[in-house]
Amino acid sequence: MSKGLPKQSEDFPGWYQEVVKQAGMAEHGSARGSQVIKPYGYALWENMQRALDDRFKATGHENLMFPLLIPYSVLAREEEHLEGFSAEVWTVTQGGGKELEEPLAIRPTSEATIWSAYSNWIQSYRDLPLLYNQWCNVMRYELRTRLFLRTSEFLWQEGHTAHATRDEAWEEALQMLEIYREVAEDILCVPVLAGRKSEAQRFPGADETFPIEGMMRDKRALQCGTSHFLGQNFSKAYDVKFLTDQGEQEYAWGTSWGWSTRMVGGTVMAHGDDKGLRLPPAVAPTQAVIVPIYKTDDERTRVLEVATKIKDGLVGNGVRVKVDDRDQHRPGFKFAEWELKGVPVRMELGPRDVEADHVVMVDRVTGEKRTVATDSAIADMASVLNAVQKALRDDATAFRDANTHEAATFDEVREGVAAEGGFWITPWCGDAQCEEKVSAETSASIRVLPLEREDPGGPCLVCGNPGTERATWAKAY
RNA sequence: CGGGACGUGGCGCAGUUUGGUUAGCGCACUGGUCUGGGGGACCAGGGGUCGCCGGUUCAAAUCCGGCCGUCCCGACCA
Repeated sequence: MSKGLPKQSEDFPGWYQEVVKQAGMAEHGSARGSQVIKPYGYALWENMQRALDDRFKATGHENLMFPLLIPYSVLAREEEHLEGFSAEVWTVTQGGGKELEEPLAIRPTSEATIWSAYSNWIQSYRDLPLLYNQWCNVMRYELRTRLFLRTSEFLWQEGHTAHATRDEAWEEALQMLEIYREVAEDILCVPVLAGRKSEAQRFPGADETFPIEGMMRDKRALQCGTSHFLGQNFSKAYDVKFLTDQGEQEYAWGTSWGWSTRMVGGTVMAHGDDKGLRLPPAVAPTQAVIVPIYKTDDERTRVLEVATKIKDGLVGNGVRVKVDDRDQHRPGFKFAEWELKGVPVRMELGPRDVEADHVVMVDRVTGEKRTVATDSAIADMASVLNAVQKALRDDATAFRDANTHEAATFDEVREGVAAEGGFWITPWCGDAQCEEKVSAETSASIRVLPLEREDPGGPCLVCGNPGTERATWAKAY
């Protein structure tokens, strides 16, 4: 653990890299672009994973596992899909030291293998819907990598569903988008815009892509999760037909949806400050830490005894809590370290506190320090954690709102994006050429369009033709 | 993949321009004493062959070539 972080305002990328490293979340693997997720980062991932998985199960989905390797010819069957991914695909050409007859692609995503299996699994409308999900690793060849945000290999969840009707598939895609929104906002405290992608930004092979987009503390956007309505594109490419109750052959309707370890980085960047991480209590690996303070051995014994009692009480209430009884560090050092690691609540317990039967409680989000009776420190911890959760969400929401602007003209967006960053909402005609022009000149892209088209209230910012969309532009990760 | 910077104990760096004895420093680490309510002090220790490969030379961390990797900006992307 080294001392000090670059200031966010002076060097945000440097701050991010350092905080991820110093907090013990991840580091680079020995192959280019790979990453080692360390226990503290992995614990955060497990907690968000659980929040998602519980919701998937509650909505009737089952987990399964498909192979990492996909025969190249299988991947190539959906043209648009292959075209979209070809630059990112890793291919295995040898096995056992010999050239393979057919190269194997390492999955960049699994639509291809899964739909080729679905063609065997689906015969009748009675076989539908298929509501499956897998937690797995995928690989994409990447030229520029950053821990969590973009690495060659990453962990994610990919849901793949097949339905008998268009409407049902459409509803499924939106339902999963809503689950992502809920986990992002309620669990991770990251306010997001949920909506549609423009055609240019759509997933290769999808008819419609629905993202949730959050704002990071450098005012850039991060796509936090995506749900796709696949129409019949994959069922046609992989020949997934079923017999309807009318006795007719029809192609199945599909969705797919994913959320990745990228969101660990998103949580870091959406909430962190110059002291380090600020983790949402709902997913923080450690929700509360007790720092004992003592001079003599006798004091140490007495303080640790009470600290352990408080810990046991909290554990009994389901709180993830630690007593930091390391003797090689002094309290001040521990305070700074737990702040760096973003633990939501810290309790300081010294001889004077033990004497008075109270603890000093410090909130990582507001920095507020107060003295609390030992009993209520245990009994009220759940509501304290809820309050921290809310404070973090309110803070992130206020930040996002303060950096979201309406604009009418190209000039406003160009200057706004360059000078201030953040989200810029404008009327847009829906034409890809106008979109491309803005992106080329500002390096901002359309992050999201409203789910239901809204009156943009003016002409397109580029061509001046009637606006048909309210587009939100931003620089993105 | 294009432009820029860089690679020296676990981490951060100096030394490289003007090759030359046992490669230094801070932090971290180990043992000890004093300490302990916001990143402690002192004493004594252990650890590197200078990203990798090759070349030039009496001699290479230092010069030359190739490769690998990292960071920043850009294009592409979860």
